[in-house]
Amino acid sequence: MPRILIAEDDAVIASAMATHLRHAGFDVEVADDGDRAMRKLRFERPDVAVVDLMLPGMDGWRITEGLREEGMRMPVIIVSARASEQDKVHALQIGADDYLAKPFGMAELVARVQAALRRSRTAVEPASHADRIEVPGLVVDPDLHRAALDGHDAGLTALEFRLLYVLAAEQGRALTRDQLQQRVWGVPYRPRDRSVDVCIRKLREKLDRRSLTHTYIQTHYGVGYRFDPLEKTAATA
Amino acid sequence: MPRILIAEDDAVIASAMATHLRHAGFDVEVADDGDRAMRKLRFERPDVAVVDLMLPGMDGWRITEGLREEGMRMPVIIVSARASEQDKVHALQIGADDYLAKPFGMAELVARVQAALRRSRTAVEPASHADRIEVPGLVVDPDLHRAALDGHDAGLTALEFRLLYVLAAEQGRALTRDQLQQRVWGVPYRPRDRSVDVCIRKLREKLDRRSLTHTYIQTHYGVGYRFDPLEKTAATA
DNA sequence: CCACTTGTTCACGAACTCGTCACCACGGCG
DNA sequence: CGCCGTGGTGACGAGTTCGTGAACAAGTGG
Repeated sequence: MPRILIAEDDAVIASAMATHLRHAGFDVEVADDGDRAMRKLRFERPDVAVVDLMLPGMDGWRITEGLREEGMRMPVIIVSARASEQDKVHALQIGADDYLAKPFGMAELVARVQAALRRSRTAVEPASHADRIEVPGLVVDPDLHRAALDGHDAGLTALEFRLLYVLAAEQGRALTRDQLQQRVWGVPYRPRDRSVDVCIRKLREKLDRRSLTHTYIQTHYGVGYRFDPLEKTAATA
Repeated sequence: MPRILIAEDDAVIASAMATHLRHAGFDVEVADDGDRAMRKLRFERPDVAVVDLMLPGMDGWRITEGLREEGMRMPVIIVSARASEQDKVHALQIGADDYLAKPFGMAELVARVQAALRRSRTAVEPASHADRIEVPGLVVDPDLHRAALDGHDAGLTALEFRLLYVLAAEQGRALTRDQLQQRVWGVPYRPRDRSVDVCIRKLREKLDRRSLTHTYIQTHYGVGYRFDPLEKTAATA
């Protein structure tokens, strides 16, 4: 069931959009200000974003730009009372995928959401998240929200699990602290913040230290962290 | 230069669209009836199709449906005098990517074409593995932030990696110290600064010295350095 | 109200990176 | 052959980044 985030502060319009989209078979969430919307976008990674331009907090322009700058590529559909060609052109140029001027029909909204989804669907198909991640000695199951080490629960907290999942989903690739903070905490990285490090340490205590055979989280000095299952050498204490 | 086919029978509108799209840097062709348009679409496979609904011969509906049935996935943007929600919804459902009701501004058309193109482009490249560099015995992967020598990690630092990547990206060409300092350190070269030399030396320790078969970094006396994989001769210690 | 869990912040030490310098080797040139 | 400028090498040290333990804050359930 594709997930959609609606960023819209007008409660009447928001609920109308939500209702129609749910009826069309989408899993819909609503955020009524820009900052909350941005947080949810970063954190939950919906399949489509429907964004009003005029929002309290971060406005629709900055949300769109921010998403693209942070490398998120989900379709963004702008809805707005502003109907000038200038606004449309600018929105499309900074990375929006579609622009609907109010008032618009709900059927059109649904059709445009479906069209946007169809496009991104054919795009991501090959690497569609196969959800469950299995490597020697470790199973990460986002469905059950559990990680099992050598067959039995590793006892991770919610935060630790998310961090592990984000890392494991990009197996082999080094992620910077900023990327991790964005995806796990949903907020930008502040210099000298050690939260990521501490959470990594907890993870290592529960995985690397407890596993007899493997070490999973590697440090890239000056870069960040990387998920990469390596066999422990005899030298390891 | 991306190619666009316009299917439009109104000569005035067609030439206006063509002019503006050409001005935006596209290679544009116009077909003034549906059958001709379909033939060109099949044969020339443009990157984007801009299609009027009302056309002599095959109409826009059937063109859109036909394209999708035949497995062609290029973006289709419908332009039409019909502005009813029903028409929009139907067009999007049968596979159109966007719908512009006449009259529309040329700037908006251009922006929507560009947006459609951007989408289909990012679709092909899942944003990774775009610029991996491979030469005999060495793989430089900017995505993973790692360089692998004969299959296993070379253990480069962040700076060393950047330097290697800049050099390797311009394979065979000699780069001056100034160019390297600019692109790796981001600051201009100061006379008698040996940073580049020292970093080069570290790279050679980790690549040339460790590889049994190749030497990668060559010196141009009085000029700078050059990335060029050469087989080691028997004479080399 | 307290015990307990979870997550953040802080401080300190260890590991590491990277620039500088001194010194040496080598190439180009008269 | 001898000079000078360029480039290679090893050592040192300042500054940064990381790992870790512990204190602190927030949330939960009894």
